Amino acid sequence: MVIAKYLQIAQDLTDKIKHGQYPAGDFLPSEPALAQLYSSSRETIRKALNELIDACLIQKIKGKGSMVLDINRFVFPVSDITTFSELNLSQKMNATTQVLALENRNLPQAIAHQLALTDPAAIFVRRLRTVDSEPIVIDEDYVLKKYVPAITKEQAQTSLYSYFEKELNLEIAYATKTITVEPVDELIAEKLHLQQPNLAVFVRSLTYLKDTSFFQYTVSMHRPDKFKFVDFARRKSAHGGLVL
Amino acid sequence: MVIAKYLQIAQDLTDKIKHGQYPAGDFLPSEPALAQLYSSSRETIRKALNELIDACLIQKIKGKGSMVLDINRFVFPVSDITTFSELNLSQKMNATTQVLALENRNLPQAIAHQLALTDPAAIFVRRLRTVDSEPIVIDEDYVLKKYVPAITKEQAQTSLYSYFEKELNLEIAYATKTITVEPVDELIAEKLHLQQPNLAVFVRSLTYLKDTSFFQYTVSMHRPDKFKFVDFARRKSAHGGLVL
DNA sequence: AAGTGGTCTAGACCACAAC
DNA sequence: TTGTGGTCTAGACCACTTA
Repeated sequence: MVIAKYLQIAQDLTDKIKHGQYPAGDFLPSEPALAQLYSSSRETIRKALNELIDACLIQKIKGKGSMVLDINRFVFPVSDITTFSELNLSQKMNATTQVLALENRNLPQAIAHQLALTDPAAIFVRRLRTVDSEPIVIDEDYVLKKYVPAITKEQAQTSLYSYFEKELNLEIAYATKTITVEPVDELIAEKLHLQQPNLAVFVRSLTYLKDTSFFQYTVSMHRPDKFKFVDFARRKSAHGGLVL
Repeated sequence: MVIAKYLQIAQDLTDKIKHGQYPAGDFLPSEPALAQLYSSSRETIRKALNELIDACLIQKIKGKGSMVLDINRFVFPVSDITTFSELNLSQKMNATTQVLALENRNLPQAIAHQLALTDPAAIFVRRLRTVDSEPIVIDEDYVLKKYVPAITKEQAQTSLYSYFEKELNLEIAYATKTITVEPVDELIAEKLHLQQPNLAVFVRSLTYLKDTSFFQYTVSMHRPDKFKFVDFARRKSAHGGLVL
């Protein structure tokens, strides 16, 4: 078994939803019906449906069924960890990447200290992203040398993540992100063609691997007039749910 | 059975993690051990652990166990649908709410049209939120009269959501949010004490009930220097995972 | 009453990690 | 080899919705 059955079922249902076989507003077949259809147990079907719930494709209603949600509402999937190249693909934008810097540089002290890192040695990459020849965002990545000894300019130009995951077999598990609005220095302002007082939207990420070790720190500086973040949130039940 | 067993187990484990019984970096007891401890099946334990994963409290590592994550990294839980009052509680901020407007007003045409609503009648509430006597954010809510016939000033001053959920028994399921940076008019700028060219961070939300019916539209305008959004994201596997 | 999703069980086999 | 989490099954009972 290369890939789990419930994931295959989830993928198949996802495809059918995307191709309009199950239109928005309709209900999927019932769980027992799906179990028979896919020759599986109902619990396996339920695991597959949980994937669709996580992907915001369906909403379950007790006693009624699983309703297909309106896919058009979800244009910009960012609650996930998404990279510029992935977005480029899914949004079919006319985008380019220019590598402004690629060098050895330690993690910023504050970050290294907060994470209690023993070895702050990292590779620093600064990239300018443009869409339709308009500068949109500057990314600054610090990647720990412990995990990634070297990065070529070609890799930086395409997708760092596909290099990390496909070639180095690093398994990225989760990340924390913060979004703030802050002033930038003139060099950045010029690269981004900022006219207004030099405010940019800062997205800072700390990325971790599956074994929970810290791996990468990223700062993205977005042009405020081009920035858009779309999120999909499910409310945890107030009584029984978990409270952080 | 008032509340599901797996949720009780999840709550118990969560409490124990918060009280340091399972410190960050340690591993929880194995799934068979937990099953015996809680007199349940292993699948039920796994459902409980999935809750902890969703709450970013643990990370599982195959062949090793469930590692407790560092809770201090997750200060501001916003990937959830969180309201100002809830945040106020959890963050222990010294906050106040001033109701600037409370009246009948239809949903903005564009929204009503996009959602194909038959009845755009709504209650409009504009509120100014301050923390430590500094204006932070102005919220504008449109609540469909179909679901909420009336709102008192007292309810607007405390928490609309607790009124909706506890008194009206409305079950809120999910919401879409967008975050952008946009200019504001002078009235808003003045209320927020904006000095710079009048830019604010706009957070727009569409909120839906459990039966997937649209319920509420909210626009929050934040002072850029006071705005901070923190997100926690898990990466979907590239090969087997679902792609939006 | 019939059909739906929500929960729970007891057992099984697998892949991965550590010894 | 042993213990861990990952997956899957077949059946059961419950609560909710609709007729």
